[in-house]
Amino acid sequence: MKASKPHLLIVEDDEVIRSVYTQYLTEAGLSVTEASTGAEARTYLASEHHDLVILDLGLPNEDGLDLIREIRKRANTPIVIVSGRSDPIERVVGLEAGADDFLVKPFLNRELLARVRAVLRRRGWEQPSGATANGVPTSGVTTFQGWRLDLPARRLESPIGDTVHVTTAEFQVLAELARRMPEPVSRRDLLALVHQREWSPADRSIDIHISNLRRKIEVDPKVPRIIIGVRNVGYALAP
Amino acid sequence: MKASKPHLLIVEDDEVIRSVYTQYLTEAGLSVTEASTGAEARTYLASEHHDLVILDLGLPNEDGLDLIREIRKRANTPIVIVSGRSDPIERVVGLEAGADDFLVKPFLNRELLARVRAVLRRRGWEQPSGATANGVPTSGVTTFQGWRLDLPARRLESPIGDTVHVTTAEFQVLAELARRMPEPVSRRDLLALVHQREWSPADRSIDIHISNLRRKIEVDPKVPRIIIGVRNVGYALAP
DNA sequence: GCCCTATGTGGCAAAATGTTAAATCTTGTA
DNA sequence: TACAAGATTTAACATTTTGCCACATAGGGC
Repeated sequence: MKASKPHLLIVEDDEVIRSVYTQYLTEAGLSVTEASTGAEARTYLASEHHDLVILDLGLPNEDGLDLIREIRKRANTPIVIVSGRSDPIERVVGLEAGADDFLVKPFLNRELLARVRAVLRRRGWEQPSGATANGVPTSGVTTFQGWRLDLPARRLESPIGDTVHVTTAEFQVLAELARRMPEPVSRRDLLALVHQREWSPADRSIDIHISNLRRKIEVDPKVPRIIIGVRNVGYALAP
Repeated sequence: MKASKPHLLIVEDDEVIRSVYTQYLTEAGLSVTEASTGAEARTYLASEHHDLVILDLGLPNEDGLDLIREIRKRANTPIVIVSGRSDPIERVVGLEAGADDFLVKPFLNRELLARVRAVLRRRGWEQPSGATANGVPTSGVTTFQGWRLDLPARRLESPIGDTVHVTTAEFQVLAELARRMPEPVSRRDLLALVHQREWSPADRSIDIHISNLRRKIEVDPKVPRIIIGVRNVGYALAP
């Protein structure tokens, strides 16, 4: 199963509110980065990956909608807006700008968590516990180009039904690429997944795993069509 | 981008409200099936595919949460709940049961539509506007002078059908020229696309890419007929 | 025609990526 | 503990892509 936690970016200028969110969500098993201004948020957005962004629309000296568009321009990161104003039109505008959900303050921490989880669920994150009592692991299997990646069973199945053996590291790399498909994933993120270690520009181990994976799943490893290298960024799974 | 319309199932016992939803969403370009009871909903769920279900929690003789779990058991169809009660706990329970969003009546039709679209967007349905992922427009195939530029596949095809290999930077330059055809595009704009770096008048890298592109696609690179240089402005693609 | 600027292009050098092979580490087992 | 098999990392080298310099050519104003 997935080893690491979903990583959130919280953009909220009020320090008290921000720390309340952070504490509650951290206790719920999520990892959090905090930003208090639009500028700070941009710095984090440029330097690390986030599985979801919680954004306060009422930042001082900042148009929250612009920030949404910037996030969408870079990647398809899910966004949950929180706002102090209860104007329905503002909600429509926020959602149409690309947000995934919109909460009006005040709200229960539980509702924030429930809505964040609902969005993450759609992005391939397992429900932490209990709630998926209906036992159908539809969210545990991803497919790409006819291949089936069975997360719970840790199995990779080819388009013709054969089970292809992959090592642990290879599987984790592939699973992360699949989860974020079609966005590219940085070598740094991929390495952090397979081994708790810092990444240096000279570290080629991810490239080796990619190379080995390609030999196993690409029709012609010389012309990769499934695992695409993105220069200066990392690797992506073609949709 | 998918071709046909998203198909919705609306489960709502109040006939007036139901027809209001149906009319509004149909006019917005969605196709709709209506169900007034849980039993009717089950029939439709068993016999046709839905891209999203709008479910009223307050059905008579029916526990809406059970219906949610049944839907989740069959498939991973997105669910948007609407409810007359404004109890926050009910929202949390609904979302944790597997719903993707939760609206409390009364609400604007526009907000329902915006939330439905936000969920569909996550499921891969394109918004009307030309969203971009990775800086390259995700929609469509452009053609110029017999050449085919396949944006999603990142492929360039010659008039006789051969695939011509182009590098990432070359492809992005060509894609932008194609998008703005036949208007000329400045070097500054083009450079901003391939690499977020400032442009100085001495920067010739765009010229190099143009030169390399011409060698690949022009009949006679000495007399360019496809990529036209516009003095003091930039480059344009001939229509 | 002359001069200044803009553009076209060949030729490296630097940086990033793909790949092979050897070294190192892990894990299961006797 | 020692061994063997497999997994992972390191090292080294090949290849691709990109940036930049230098020089040639062309345009336009005087």
